Amino acid sequence: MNELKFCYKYPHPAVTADCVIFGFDGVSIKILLIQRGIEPYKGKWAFPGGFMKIDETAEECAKRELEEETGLKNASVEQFYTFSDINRDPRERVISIAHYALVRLSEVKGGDDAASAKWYAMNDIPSLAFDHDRILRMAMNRLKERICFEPIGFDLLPEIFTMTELQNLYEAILEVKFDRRNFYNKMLKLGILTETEPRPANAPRRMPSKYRFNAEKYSELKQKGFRLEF
Amino acid sequence: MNELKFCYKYPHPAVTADCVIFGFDGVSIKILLIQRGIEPYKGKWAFPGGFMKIDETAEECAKRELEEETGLKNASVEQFYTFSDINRDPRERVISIAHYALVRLSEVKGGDDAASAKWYAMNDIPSLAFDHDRILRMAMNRLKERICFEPIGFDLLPEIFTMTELQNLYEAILEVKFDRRNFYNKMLKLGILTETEPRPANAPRRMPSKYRFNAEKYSELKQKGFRLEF
DNA sequence: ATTTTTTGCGCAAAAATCACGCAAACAATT
DNA sequence: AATTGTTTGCGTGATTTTTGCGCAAAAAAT
Repeated sequence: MNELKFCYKYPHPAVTADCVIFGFDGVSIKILLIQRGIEPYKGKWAFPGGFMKIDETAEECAKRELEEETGLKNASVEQFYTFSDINRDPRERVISIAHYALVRLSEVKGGDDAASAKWYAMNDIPSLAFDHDRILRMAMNRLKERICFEPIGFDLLPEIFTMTELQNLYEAILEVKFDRRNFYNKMLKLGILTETEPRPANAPRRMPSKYRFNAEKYSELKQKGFRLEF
Repeated sequence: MNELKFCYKYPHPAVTADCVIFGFDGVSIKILLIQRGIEPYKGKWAFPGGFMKIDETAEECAKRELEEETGLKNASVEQFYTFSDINRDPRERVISIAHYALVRLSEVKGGDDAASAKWYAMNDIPSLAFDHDRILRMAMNRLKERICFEPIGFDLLPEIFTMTELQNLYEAILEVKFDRRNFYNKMLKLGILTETEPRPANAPRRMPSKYRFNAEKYSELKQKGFRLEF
């Protein structure tokens, strides 16, 4: 047992892929964490992730581990940084290729595989294993940068949403406040939203218009060389 | 000899750090390449870089290899992507943590260690080893993104430069043309440039004003939460 | 000697941004 | 039932920013 049968002329680090999964409940940004069942850091919370197999890419590894540990399938993960500090892991030298993904809370069915997977609000994150607090800070910064220039926010909302929900999301991520009317106009002027229905003329005013993200329009506009610049 | 003395329970990939080094000669963006002296890809051009030691971080490795192979010291390298395709390297599974840096051409003394290091203009890049053409494309994209929001361009120019030189740099990187007067005004209005001398009133007009990047002003402004948005 | 290029200064039209007002519909409270 | 506060859509005027171009002097090129 415990044979050491993979041998090299020079020392090799182990490589893991970890996933910072963002969600949004209408009020605050949430993070999907799993509780570690084994040492080291047993009982502590950490990002889904694990060791990369020798015949998979980092992205494939991230997706596989994510599904194994949380039941979340087909998330569109994106690499954002590789952490290579010497003593990240007490067991051996481990470098971690960190990814992030934005998912709809509704798509993550609790239970099943993910007995110990749990959503935490950004302002209520427990103590994390390894250097995962540093990874989280970096992921959050990347999210803030990214959402200003790519319409990734829509991945966090239901398919159909109101302008106020969209504004709440932007305000939660960027930690700022926008004027409601200006946000409304700015968003519509971008031309990447479609009103779900022309809204009946006699509808009560209080019932807000609903929109969906128009991916075709966006890729059109992008090709013509326009930038979001939020 | 050739003992395989580092053994693990599971297979481990090898890890390298590679460096895409950008320069600017006043007209076009240049890349520093080295010619490979050994197989695989012997004779082909590649980025400086090499295998990570077990007691150094990726960034340390990138800097060390850069100095060893090109003589370039103390470059401020920044990681931008980790390449993990299965068959990147015919020898064994190798993942590469790619970095980039911006340096002044004048700071790279040819010769010495770097017998086979050479600058190539962006539009005249030879066939590259491994997947380095893909790495180059990605680095260039990252540079384009980055220079719009961080004043990194100044690392490519001499300490003291004219507005026209700065404009040429931006145009070379972003592959666009700016109106000279608008560029001039926009840059000055940012408040991150210092005129080297108040410019004598009777100076000939044709002699352009010279500027330097004011790092203090920039970090001041940045703290107050302003963005470049070029 | 003539033409072309480069630099600095600056303005006016067009566009974008910003800070609000207002009324109707609804919910919660008294 | 009346009052109060909230949410939604529509709009508007003031300010700021962007953009496109003119001009003259000095230097370089022809």
